[in-house]
Amino acid sequence: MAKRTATVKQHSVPSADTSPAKDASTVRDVAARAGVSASTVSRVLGGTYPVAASTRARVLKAMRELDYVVNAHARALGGATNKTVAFVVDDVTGPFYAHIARGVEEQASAEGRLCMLCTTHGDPQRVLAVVETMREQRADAVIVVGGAWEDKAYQDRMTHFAHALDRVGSRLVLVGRPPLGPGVPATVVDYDNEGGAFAMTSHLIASGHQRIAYLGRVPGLSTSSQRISGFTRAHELLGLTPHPKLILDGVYSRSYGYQGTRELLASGAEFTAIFAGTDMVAAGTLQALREAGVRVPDDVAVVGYDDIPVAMDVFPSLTTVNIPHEELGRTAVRLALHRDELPDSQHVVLGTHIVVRGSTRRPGR
Amino acid sequence: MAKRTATVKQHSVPSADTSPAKDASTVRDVAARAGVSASTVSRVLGGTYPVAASTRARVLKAMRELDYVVNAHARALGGATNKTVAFVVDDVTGPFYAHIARGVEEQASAEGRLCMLCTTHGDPQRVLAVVETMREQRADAVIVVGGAWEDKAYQDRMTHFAHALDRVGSRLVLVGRPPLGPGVPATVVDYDNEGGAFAMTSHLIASGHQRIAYLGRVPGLSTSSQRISGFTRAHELLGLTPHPKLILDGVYSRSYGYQGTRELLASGAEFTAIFAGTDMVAAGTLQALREAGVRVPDDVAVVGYDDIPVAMDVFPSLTTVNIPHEELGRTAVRLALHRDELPDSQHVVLGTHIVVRGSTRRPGR
DNA sequence: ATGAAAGCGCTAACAC
DNA sequence: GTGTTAGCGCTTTCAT
Repeated sequence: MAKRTATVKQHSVPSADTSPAKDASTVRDVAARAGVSASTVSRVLGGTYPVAASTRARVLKAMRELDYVVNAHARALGGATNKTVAFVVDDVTGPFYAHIARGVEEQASAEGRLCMLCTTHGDPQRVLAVVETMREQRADAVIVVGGAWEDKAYQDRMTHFAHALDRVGSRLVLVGRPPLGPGVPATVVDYDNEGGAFAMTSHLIASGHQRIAYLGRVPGLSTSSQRISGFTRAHELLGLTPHPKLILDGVYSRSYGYQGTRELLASGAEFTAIFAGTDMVAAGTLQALREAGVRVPDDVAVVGYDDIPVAMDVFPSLTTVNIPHEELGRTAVRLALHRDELPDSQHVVLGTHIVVRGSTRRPGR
Repeated sequence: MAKRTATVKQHSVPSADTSPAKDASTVRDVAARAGVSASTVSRVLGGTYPVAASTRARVLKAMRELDYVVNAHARALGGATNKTVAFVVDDVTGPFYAHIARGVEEQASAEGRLCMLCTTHGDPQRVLAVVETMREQRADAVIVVGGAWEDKAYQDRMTHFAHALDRVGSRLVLVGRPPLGPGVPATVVDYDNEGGAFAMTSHLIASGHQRIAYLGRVPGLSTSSQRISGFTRAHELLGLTPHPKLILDGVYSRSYGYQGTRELLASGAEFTAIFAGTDMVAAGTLQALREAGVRVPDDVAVVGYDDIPVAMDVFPSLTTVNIPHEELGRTAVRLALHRDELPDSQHVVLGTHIVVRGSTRRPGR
């Protein structure tokens, strides 16, 4: 097994050629080889301390020759932080999450942090496990993404997490979720769900649509409630009322979009536009409409929410609400790491805007 | 404000109420509270050592009361490994990578490992930085994904990385890349690029296509060469020769697919099918064909490679080659972590198969 | 079954 | 400038 004895370093005999005797060199090895003390090596490493040029050169040389790299754990043990941010999602596979992940990763590396990826598959049990693990890791920030259930149990659990993380010096960041309340040590980076839905609905109404179906309301899910709220407000502002029978409950998935649309068509309800809860839902909707011989946008207009890449790939390309995914991720990291400098911006809401493509027609039909 | 007072531990005075005096409790705190020694706490923690039931109970209770969590770094410092695998990609945003990432993450957590996400944006400079960082972190495995450039410089660099990682006990894993050669300490998990392209091309030929354009060859990229190789072999097996002018160089992107297809159409070359280098390329191709009024699959058949979700969302849905993304990720982790038990399976090739959808017609037109 | 003591690799006070 | 001395929080002999 790997044994090393400071100055007199003897290598273990490689018993077999397989399973190499792992044994990275340490500051002491470098020190010995350069004929200096460990502290000096450490100073060269840190760079933040005066060291004679000649000494530094010798140390650097020794490091190179020994192929030395610091042990991040030993370093983290002394200092406070692990220089790590954790990113917690249901599923990396979703484009929505993936784009936020990119923002997180970019900002993290820009800030000299590593990024840990954790998935929960929507299992509350696993969220708990992930948070505990991140506490062990002393991550600088734990970023949790995605809509939240609007029940007390959820609130309580997250509040507990926020405090637990705070106790070890980590910051909880909620992305795309509502705040937990005053006094809870958490950063919230949200986007304007309500405004996006309002703008989109207004666009549809302005284009002459009066009977708009909303496909994929998810009762109790924060993002869904907010979107419905904007949808409703846009109607009311113009003296209209969304028809209750045209608001269909479902989930955010392509298959629901397909199925729900078929049911909507079968129900014989009258409508000239479909507001899908997400772009994925809209993708299913488009397929169902095509199979039913309904033309988009001539017979029915379709819009989505999220502006993920698939919106460009479907036919016709999808009018949708853009969410600044990467900006959300970047902001989350930035605010969490600089919370001491930015104590007043621990709850921000980024803007959304509609993107008009082929699945709707311009106003004035 | 988390306050804890060990036996004689005095706390720094919390100067202001802001920026809380981070101070997680340690084994010693727990030990003191439970009236035992630190070693005993450690034994309870590890679970792998006999401890009197009553003692264990007291310790557990103390841990709960103090909201204790081990410090992963301190633990990693003593032991050998960090219980972490690193996943290195160009860009998380690509569905291809995202699905492999899911496999990696799943297997990693199944094996009790954390997953670090690192992106390189295709910058070799950053790959180097990432590898160094992972060496510092003492990651169990460093998984690098994506096609490789077939030049000596690349080979040498990766070989160097393999050895450097090996020296600190980490395993380099190449996913979707060719092996580096015998004696290099690396695990390779590849998929059958050549076979998939062969099968797909055979399918097209069997459907009556004789002039098939290949759109998006990337000279020097391993995956591309392999696909071209299968494409060619399928032709030759039937006594055909792919027309050189129908093989177009490009890159793996949607925009290239669009642009390349327009150029192909403008060139006046004759063809009845397009084999796109990837599904993303195919998405661009379909758009260009639609704009040009070319019907798919009636006028021209289109096929892709990868079987990412977009293949289902385009119209018509795309016939493509399935790659076992998640299985690649899972296998990468599994082989890397168990390389001592599985010394003979450090180079595996997973199978691919074609998936026929609407963008081609069944054989026998 | 439990405690005492010795590190793991590194950094940070203190000396000189 | 550079060396010496203490730990950081945990695990792990070695005693008892």
